Amino acid sequence: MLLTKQRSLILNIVKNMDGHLSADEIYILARNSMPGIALATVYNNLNALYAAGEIGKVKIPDSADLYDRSPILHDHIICSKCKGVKDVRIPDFLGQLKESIGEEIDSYDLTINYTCQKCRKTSC
Amino acid sequence: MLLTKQRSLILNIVKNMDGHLSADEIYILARNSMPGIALATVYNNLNALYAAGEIGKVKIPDSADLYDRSPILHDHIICSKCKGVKDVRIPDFLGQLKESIGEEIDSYDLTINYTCQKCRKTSC
DNA sequence: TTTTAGATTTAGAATTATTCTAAATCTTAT
DNA sequence: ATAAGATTTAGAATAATTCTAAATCTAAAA
Repeated sequence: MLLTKQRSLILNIVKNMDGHLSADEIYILARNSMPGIALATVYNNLNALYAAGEIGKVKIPDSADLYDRSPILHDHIICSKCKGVKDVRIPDFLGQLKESIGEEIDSYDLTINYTCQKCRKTSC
Repeated sequence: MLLTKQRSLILNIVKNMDGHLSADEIYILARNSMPGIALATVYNNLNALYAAGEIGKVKIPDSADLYDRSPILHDHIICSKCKGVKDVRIPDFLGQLKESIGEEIDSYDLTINYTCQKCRKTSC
């Protein structure tokens, strides 16, 4: 995998962002440093970096995928009102799944819907 | 909620299908009995029946939603090769989630990726 | 240093699932 | 019979992502 200037810019953005951003949001940030960059390049590189295990990716039902600075397996809770995403770690979740299903599991996609503290109080 | 002939046809198809079908597949079946039915009507009714708790819906990442004859909460494993979906029941999964996260959870979306027995043998 | 093969980038078109729109039609209760 | 509201229809619109093909870049070989 070549480390082009587009790719290293995108890696840099993802590694330094806090929270979780979509390809489109990363594209907007990338254009600040490199105005001519194409959206397709952002997608290409996010895919390549994810495939190479450099970054994480979160599938949000009915919404754009989000990218995560950490490639380490963990889970996500998303607020149904404000759509804010938080990382959560469920101890040995994969082990629990395998045990209760009795099949060898490759991977899983999980998003947990809740209402965050702020939204519960202020009704956003 | 009115029970129109379109709606009862669609309910009937879903309740009698085995396995899981997409809106488009249900549309094709519906046209056998009612050739003029619109795809939008199939979507409208699947949404209405799901909202009314009559049927289930499964979100498949990067693919069309599937509908499920049962509205009762359960989980799904999907074969990465043949894309076949099977129901699984993980005992008190919601309880486990709540406990390990320490938040009140509204709902969750989970799909588990595996390779089914057939595909493991025959490489499909 | 030139060549070359392969990887990457770009712009824009294409794809796919689903929702939206607005007009027509149907239902149910009056 | 009528009116209000729900549903249906066809087709346009939307949104996220991938695809295409040509141009450009990179790294390594000659």
